[in-house]
Amino acid sequence: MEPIPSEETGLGPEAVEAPDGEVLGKMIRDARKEKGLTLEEAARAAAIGRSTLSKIENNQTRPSFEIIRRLMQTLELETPQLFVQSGQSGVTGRRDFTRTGLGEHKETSTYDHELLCSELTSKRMVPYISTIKARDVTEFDNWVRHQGEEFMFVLSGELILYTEHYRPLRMRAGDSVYYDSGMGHGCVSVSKEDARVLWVSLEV
Amino acid sequence: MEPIPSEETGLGPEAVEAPDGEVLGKMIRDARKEKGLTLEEAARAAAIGRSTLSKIENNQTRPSFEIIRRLMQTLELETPQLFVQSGQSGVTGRRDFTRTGLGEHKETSTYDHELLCSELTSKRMVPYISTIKARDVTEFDNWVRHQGEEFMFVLSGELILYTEHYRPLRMRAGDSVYYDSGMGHGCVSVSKEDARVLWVSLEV
DNA sequence: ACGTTTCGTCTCCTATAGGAAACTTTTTCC
DNA sequence: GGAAAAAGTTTCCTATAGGAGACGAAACGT
Repeated sequence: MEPIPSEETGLGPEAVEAPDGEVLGKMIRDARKEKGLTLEEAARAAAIGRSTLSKIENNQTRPSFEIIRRLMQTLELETPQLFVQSGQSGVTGRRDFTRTGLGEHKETSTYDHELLCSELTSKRMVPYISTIKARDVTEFDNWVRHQGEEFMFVLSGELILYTEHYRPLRMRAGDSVYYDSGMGHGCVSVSKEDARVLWVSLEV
Repeated sequence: MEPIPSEETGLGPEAVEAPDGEVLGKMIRDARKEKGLTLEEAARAAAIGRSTLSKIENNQTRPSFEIIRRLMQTLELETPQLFVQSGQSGVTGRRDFTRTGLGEHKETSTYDHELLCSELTSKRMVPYISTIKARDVTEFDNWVRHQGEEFMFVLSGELILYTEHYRPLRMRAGDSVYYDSGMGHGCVSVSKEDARVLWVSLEV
């Protein structure tokens, strides 16, 4: 635990991005150990050579994306886990007392995510606010899915939450849902304005 | 818990996983176009060769993870966008899909808690809204403390969050904090009105 | 139409990723 | 403790990733 340098900021910048070689290697090794696999077993499962895996874990190579992809599948390391990592600033210690507004901001065509904390490695939950852009489309073709649980709270606007196993749910400011995020889900704003949603996500 | 009758979606199952080369290339090209960048510009920004980028987009190579990583940053293609892609089904899992408003209500002299889900056994996180009553007292003597992590988001009002290891933090609507709830903590409303706070708590 | 520029592809070469197997280290079991 | 087995590392070689620049193809202006 570490004191807040200043009420304002004090917390270094940090991005949600893919890890560099060193971090990547550690993560993969950890994930493999976690599953109790040997190099041999893991490599075989991922259809790669065990020497390759060794090198990756020890950061002695610059693996191809494809190789990493296979490892991710094998080790069930998925997106958030693998990619939600502090990028720069050797932020070592845990800093579990962070204030909002420092988070990364990233945008897709439909969503606009703002992370509500500055460092994720020491945290088990991931809080963020999404702005769901108002669209005409009510079409839906791209489920979001990630192992774990998720809590969602509508801050403003009005939207429809589509899920794989339940009927669409219309939600307004103040409404909330809790669901298994392994189930496909996704939102569409149905008001003129964009909808703002607070999510807290928990990896399995 | 209100199990909502499932409805046929007709949409294929899909998992969160890294895209294969072909999809990857398309995504990258789309992202680049989206930003209105030429190969030259994008490649330079990502510090890679433009021929390399061309090959990646056309799936004529098996790029290294590092290269993809740089492109992700440059094109602001991050996790969700890049990795949410079709794959196999992850059928399993609980279907805890509950809507708010069913929760219980409990009141103390300072707080007034409303649980945001109706059933807790199948959930690892506990979401609830607290109304923190406006008081004159700014004094603080008994910390709240419970093993785990906690996320807090101020919905309205203004308050001061006292913690054992950090200096008091003044918070307004829209502010949030994430902290180790094993550390003593507690809130005091400092506005005339009551403050409303959304908490998501995770037991260890 | 013709040069000129600008964007994307292709060619070529070098550095290196990835795998097989040799080698080393660690663990297990007498 | 020592032999055998298992886990991990390093070596070595080949296929190829990645970049520089050549080439091609549109999109300008004159």
